[in-house]
Amino acid sequence: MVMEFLDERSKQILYAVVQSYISKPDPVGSRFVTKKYSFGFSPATVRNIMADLEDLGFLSQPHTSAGRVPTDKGYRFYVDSIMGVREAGEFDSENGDFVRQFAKKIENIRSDVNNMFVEVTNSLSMMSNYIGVVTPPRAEKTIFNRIDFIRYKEDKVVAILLTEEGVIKNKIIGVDPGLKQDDLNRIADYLNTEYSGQTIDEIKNLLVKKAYREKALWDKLIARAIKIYEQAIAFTEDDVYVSGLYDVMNLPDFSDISKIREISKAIKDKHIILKFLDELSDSEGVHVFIGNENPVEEMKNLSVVASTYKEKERPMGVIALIGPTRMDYSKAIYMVDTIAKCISRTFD
Amino acid sequence: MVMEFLDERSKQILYAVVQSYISKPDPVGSRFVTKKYSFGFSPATVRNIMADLEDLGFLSQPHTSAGRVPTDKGYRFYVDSIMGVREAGEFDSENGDFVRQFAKKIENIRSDVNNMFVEVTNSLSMMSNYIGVVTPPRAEKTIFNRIDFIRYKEDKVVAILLTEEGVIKNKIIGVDPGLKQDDLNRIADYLNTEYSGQTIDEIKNLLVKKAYREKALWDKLIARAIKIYEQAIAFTEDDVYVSGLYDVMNLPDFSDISKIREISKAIKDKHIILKFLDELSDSEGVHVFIGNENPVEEMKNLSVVASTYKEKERPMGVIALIGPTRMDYSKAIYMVDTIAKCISRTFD
DNA sequence: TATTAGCACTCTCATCATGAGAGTGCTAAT
DNA sequence: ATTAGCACTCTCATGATGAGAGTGCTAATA
Repeated sequence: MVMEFLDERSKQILYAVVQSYISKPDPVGSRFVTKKYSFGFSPATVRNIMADLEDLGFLSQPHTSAGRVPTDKGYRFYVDSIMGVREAGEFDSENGDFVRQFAKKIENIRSDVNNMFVEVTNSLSMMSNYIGVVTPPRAEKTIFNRIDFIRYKEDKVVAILLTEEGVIKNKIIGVDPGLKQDDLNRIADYLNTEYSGQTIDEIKNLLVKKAYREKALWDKLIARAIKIYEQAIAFTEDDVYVSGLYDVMNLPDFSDISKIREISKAIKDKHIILKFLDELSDSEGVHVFIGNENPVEEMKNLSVVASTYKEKERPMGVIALIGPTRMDYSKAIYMVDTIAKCISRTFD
Repeated sequence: MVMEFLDERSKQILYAVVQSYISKPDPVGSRFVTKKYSFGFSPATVRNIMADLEDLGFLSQPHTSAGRVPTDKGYRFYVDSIMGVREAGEFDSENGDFVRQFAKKIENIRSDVNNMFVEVTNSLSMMSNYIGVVTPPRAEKTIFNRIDFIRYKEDKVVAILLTEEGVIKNKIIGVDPGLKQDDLNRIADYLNTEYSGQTIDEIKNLLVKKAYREKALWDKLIARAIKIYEQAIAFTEDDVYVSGLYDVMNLPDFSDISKIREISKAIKDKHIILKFLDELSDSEGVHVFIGNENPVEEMKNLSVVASTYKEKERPMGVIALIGPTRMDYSKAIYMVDTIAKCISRTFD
């Protein structure tokens, strides 16, 4: 962000190297740059500039007589200060009418939110050739629509929680066998009429507060409601949708077995990804983590481009792409951003 | 099954080769066999026998001066006629009190069936180092416990289907906006009182039959019930639980990148696996598919060991292990079999 | 003074030859 | 019927060689 101190020429060269390396992961040499991008310089001049860029830490050499390769810092500068984000028109001409197609697709499966996320994740990875990740709306942040309890066997009840977004959660909870279906209905009615429209988390707080404030009114109903509600919303799951490991294996970056192991390990424990992405879900806009900038140890050799999608201005979840540091950032940012907005729109 | 014509010595040698190759994927030579397993033969004799086994198609040589490697046919004979299935005691001493541990584990999460399948799949792959696969009970075969409809937005209804096994399915379906909650309740009541205890599929047939037979009685309620029920049970999902790709990558068999691609491709399209395993779910016992015996093209280089689990004698779903043809069949069969029985037991 | 041509130098990579090692198949002896 | 002996084959690790690509430095140039 700060390092605006590169002169125009250096930027051009850095741009050329990054672009070239992104499109093909071979170290790029001075001669190649002069030929492919016809700036007015000779290879010798480019060599000098490259040497400077290397001193600054933007480029590095795999070995003495190889071309240059961007470093994480180089990508960072490229992303911040050189690269233009792709425009819709430009992108669509490469990819067909991408945005419209996509919008249509999710419109069709809008009604089944789960399924929608699966589809989005698949589309993401297929269109980008990177790994697509989508986190569904965090339960706590979604808006309560209604809850229902259905008796199931003697001492068990199925709690069905509906959110305004159309996410359906269900869970079998154990209850006092004395609790009749009538009681359950009363508890459900109580919750549904009093609290519809609040977020799941708010309701929890309100319930607890109410219990304290109105100790006098404290009756069995509310006590039971709190207890059962807390059980019902304690969804254990850390569900994240991840897709595209197979596609990513076809990238030359992962032609090495150890690289594949690495990336598999990174996405194996979904709760690690979830935790990482969850922290983003409070902030807006597109986030880019390049290689070692990445907070997750397992991803120090990968890059992540992520954006939050929202419902009525409140961030709900995250959609992201994971790929090699040699990522087409421009495209990735465009895709993640566009799709996030697309999803936000369907939620409104 | 048929080829019982090998003499004892040949069997011993084949056994030795397979065992040795399973424990370490190096072609096994005549000298090695005589040293490791002290039968009374000299290497030369073993060589002769091996040559015979090769003529019969049980062994093959990677190249002239290498040792022998079992063929698919060799494994098949080994599995059918030579190998003993591991005994509980024997296995447990290697793996701690495996069965008991496992039984305990699934008992704990019994109430949440989905979660249980996730856990089972993970345990399978972790304990075996192969890929664990579990198919949940096929919706059509499960026993209907009850269905409920909850109004959601103007023209949408959430159908909640409970099965006797504790599987909960939900789906948002579109309905005639004129349908009141009262109507929905009546439909639900009708289905719940009339059809509880039948399988999902049977109910569908019964409903249709009823509609035909009692044309006179044909009323709006039944018509609606059929329509809405059919929508509700049309669960699109092909959900299969798969786990262990990462673990399997540490096997020497998959040290080659193309092998990994292959296996990834095989398990990428879950509906392929599902379709394949589904066909097994009508039959009982443990099934073993070795390499090219495999009906799925993508798995011609892999082996599959599968068994069905049952509820009250009716096969419900399949649990399986996918690994290299050089699989520890004895262990795999034992594991799959035991776990399937374990699950069957908890369902009763 | 900034750029560039020229050139020696470095490093990789593919190719080839070499030889040790492992294992075989065959023949002749037991 | 089995086995010892031996020539033979194939792989694999090692090292040498040379082409190719790209650099850094120096001296010439605009």
